[in-house]
Amino acid sequence: MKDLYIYNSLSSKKEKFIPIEKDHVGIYVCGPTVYSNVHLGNVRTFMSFDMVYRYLLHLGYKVRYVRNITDAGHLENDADEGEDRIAKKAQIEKIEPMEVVQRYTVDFHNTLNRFNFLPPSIEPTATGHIIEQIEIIKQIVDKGFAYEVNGSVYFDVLKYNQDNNYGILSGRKIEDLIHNTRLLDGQSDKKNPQDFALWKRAEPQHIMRWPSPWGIGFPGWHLECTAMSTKYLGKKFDIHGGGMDLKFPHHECEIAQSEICNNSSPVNTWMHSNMLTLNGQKMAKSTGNFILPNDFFTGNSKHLSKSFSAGCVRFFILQAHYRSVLDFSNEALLASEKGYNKLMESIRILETLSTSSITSDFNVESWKENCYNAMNDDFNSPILIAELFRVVKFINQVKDGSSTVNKKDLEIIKNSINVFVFEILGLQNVNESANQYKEKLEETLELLIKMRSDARANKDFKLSDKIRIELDEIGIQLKDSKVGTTFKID
RNA sequence: GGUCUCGUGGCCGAGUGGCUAGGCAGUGGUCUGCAAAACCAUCUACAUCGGUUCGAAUCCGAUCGAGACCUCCA
Repeated sequence: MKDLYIYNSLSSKKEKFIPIEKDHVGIYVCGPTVYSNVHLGNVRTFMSFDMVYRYLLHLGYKVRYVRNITDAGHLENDADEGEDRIAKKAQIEKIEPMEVVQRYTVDFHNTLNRFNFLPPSIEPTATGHIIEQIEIIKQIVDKGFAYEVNGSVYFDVLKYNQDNNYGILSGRKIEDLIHNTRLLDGQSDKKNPQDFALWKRAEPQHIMRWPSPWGIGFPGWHLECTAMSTKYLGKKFDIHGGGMDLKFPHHECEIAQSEICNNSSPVNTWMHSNMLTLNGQKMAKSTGNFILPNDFFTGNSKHLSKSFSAGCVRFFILQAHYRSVLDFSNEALLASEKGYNKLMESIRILETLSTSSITSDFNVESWKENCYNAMNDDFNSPILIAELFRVVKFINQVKDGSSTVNKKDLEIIKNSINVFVFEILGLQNVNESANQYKEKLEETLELLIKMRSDARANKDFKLSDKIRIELDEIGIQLKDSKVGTTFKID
């Protein structure tokens, strides 16, 4: 088995992956803010890390995968103009903040289930870790890297930068940040615009609020990930993932908080999944440029010509490398769907293949190695899929009789398909195919009913009886009535 | 404006200093009662202009174009 190499955003290069604890991997991924339905762009990020998680498990690691739920809301604007996003939504809809959180958390889980995600080991919530967050703020204040103003606490970025590198992850220079920070509306309590909030004073109308040593307020948005990752994975853990758009400032701030609190950089390998674009622009709720997972299942969207299965969408996403921008279009999805169906069809054929040949026209071992090489090279799923299509071709050749495979190789192919297609890419979706078959069965029966009624109209009772009797024999009853024929499956 | 990334054939999308990515679409063939599928063969390519090199689409520079971040964001 070759080594796994992962692209580390911190060093900007692929590095050999060596876990801190032998055979164990700790991975933290920034989860969703549950103030609205997740869109396909969100799904892409989590899917990238679902694949990473699956592959690490396949390699035999004991993985603790922590993916949080941000339910405390983030600041919408900077400084005092900020408003908690969850709280805002709640006011609009006249319901409790936690009701919003609950609704969209359920939606999030339902969506990921539909796409055949593995659940993380721990899914902590920000509101469940207020105490831990307050403790971290205390430590940072005690060490002199945070200051309190009017019931809010800010991290002193300039002081931190004297002995540390604020910008180590994002490649930013503090001078550039100082010169290029935009002028903000309203008053700010911050000493410097680059400083970020650890704790915010809650205005009277602010619904989500907790007591703290600095008064009633709520935690700053970078803090929760530091609190939860430290609690469940330790001061230093293996992999931290998230969307590219979280690199700065969110992840940069996490590093700063941990450096002060724990005297060490929190993460060995930073992984960032790239954006999904629609019409060449990043998918985002705020701009209205997005497509919801449910739109695919119904097909009701101006962006779609028809409905698509979850498996097909998953396949479409994994056909691009997680670090590349992927542009969504109906045309691209249609192309993926055909490829996906071709792959699945050949897997069905594979199950029916029997062999008595002693030779194989396909180097199965080297193919399998290529598959592993692809995954070991920074989870290169597009290359893996390309390799899968090589074996698809071979399977079809064997079926046609133009190639042969021996028993041993056939078994290896079956096992490997199981591993790579279902286990690692996670393309299997049992419920989906069951539903699909149910639909097809209904449509087929409608067709038979139509043929029978045509036969009866033509007085071809021999044919119409044959259809009714033979369907009855396989457990499907036809029931004629004045309004038409229905069926019942026993 | 600053920082960074990217620009591949009709579409999507890998990879790379010299050797077929792959999928979809197209073309020719095999097969076929018809159709489809499948198989075989095949056409489209590396933004532009310079430079380095025996050789670059791959490295360097400039130009043009696109995007991300700098404010909540996956």
